[in-house]
Amino acid sequence: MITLTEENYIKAIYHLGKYGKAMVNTNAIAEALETKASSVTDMVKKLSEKEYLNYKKYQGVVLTEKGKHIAVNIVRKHRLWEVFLVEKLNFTWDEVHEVAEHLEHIRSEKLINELDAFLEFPSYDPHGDPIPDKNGNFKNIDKIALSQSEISHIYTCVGVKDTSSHFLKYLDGNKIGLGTIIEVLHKEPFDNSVKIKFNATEMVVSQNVAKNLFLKEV
Amino acid sequence: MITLTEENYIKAIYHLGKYGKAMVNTNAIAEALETKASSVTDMVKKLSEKEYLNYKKYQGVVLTEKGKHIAVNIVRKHRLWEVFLVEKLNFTWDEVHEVAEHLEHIRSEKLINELDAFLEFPSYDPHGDPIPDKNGNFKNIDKIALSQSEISHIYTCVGVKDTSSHFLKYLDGNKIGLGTIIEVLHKEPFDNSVKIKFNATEMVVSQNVAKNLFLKEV
DNA sequence: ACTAATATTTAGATTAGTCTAAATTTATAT
DNA sequence: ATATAAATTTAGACTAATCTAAATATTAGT
Repeated sequence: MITLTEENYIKAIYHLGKYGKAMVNTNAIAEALETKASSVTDMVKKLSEKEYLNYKKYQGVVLTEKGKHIAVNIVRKHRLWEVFLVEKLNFTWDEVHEVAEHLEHIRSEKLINELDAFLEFPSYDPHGDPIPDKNGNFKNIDKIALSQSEISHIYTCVGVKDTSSHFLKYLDGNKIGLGTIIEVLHKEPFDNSVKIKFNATEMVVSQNVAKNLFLKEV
Repeated sequence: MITLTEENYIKAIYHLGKYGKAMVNTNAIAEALETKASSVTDMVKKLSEKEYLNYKKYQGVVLTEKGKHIAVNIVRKHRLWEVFLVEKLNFTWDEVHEVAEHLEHIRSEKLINELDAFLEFPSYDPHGDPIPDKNGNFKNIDKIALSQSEISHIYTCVGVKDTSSHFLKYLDGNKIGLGTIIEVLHKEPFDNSVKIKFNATEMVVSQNVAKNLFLKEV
């Protein structure tokens, strides 16, 4: 049987590892869960033992399929409860998260599937994040590559296609990360490069980069 | 801050001490919570320390006003969630209890008061038990057991005494539920069984059933 | 390549809740 | 009234999750 704490670790690791980078490191998990790195080390050993993730000393962790399954299920529950709270119980978008953090751990297949039906099978939560269906499948229609963006529109960076460390280091080095707000200034037809602006910085990225960076319209 | 385990102890003590007996004894609590007497002793010391109850060695415990307040609040949450599960999510009588056991511990004033409003301030849960309002007040109608009914009178089914899934499934199977209109046709003095009629069906129920089904005169 | 800085792990302690087994108190039965 | 049974408490140990401080490994800068 999985404990509540284990669920929270798995969820945090899922969110941290969602886009790109192969391994999630100890400090990141500690920060996400507001705990200490040593506690994280203890827990990931246990989770590795239970085969929810693969752990390489000093390197980090990656969720196994088993671990990912747990994580997606929690995400599904969290987001469905958020829809319920906003649509039926008059919660505002900023009030839902804390309560949903607790509701997401209630374990009942019937409860969550009936709630899903009661809400008429929503595909997105109140923050616009996709809700996985009963089988764990996301409906991800609203993310586009930077190469498909439109000039002078504003986007949030939501992920990458290429997950190689080369590409990720490039993004890191240029201070582009998840959540970075990007405005598209110009698209050069000659070489398909794109000029963007973020955090008061302007830069030109190649077609290669533009094809591998996912955005969501804000 | 009160822990989940503490809440469960307080709730169990509340239910055990509800009718009459001044003090609730250790073994009864242990049985109710499926734990050992020694664990109960440890916990009641802690709860006494925190002033949720008064504890006299070898005698037993009584909830303080502070403890009772916690208990009533949990009962309120439990019963409101039960109404939600049955009315909105198609749960049957016997399925609600287990899930409500978990939902009752979610701590959010707004959540429970909005849920109350969403359900239109119900006074009774699906088993006919009264739901305390925001201020902890119960609305108690005078219900009688089928065994105390009078021949040829007509009643509405308003609740059950025995909430075991065995009994609830028996009722479900025979299409007897909250609100079912029942006419008492005959009471057999020999074995105290009762012949009733409802929805054009006639049937004889045992004394055991008759004692555990609550009715209200229409 | 080597040192300094940073990240991670280990060792040992702590807290909440639980348990078993032994000791103690209260209740019961002749 | 006193022995025995039943209920309760104590003592000591265990597990899960956490922490601090020290040790070790990795990364980055020169």
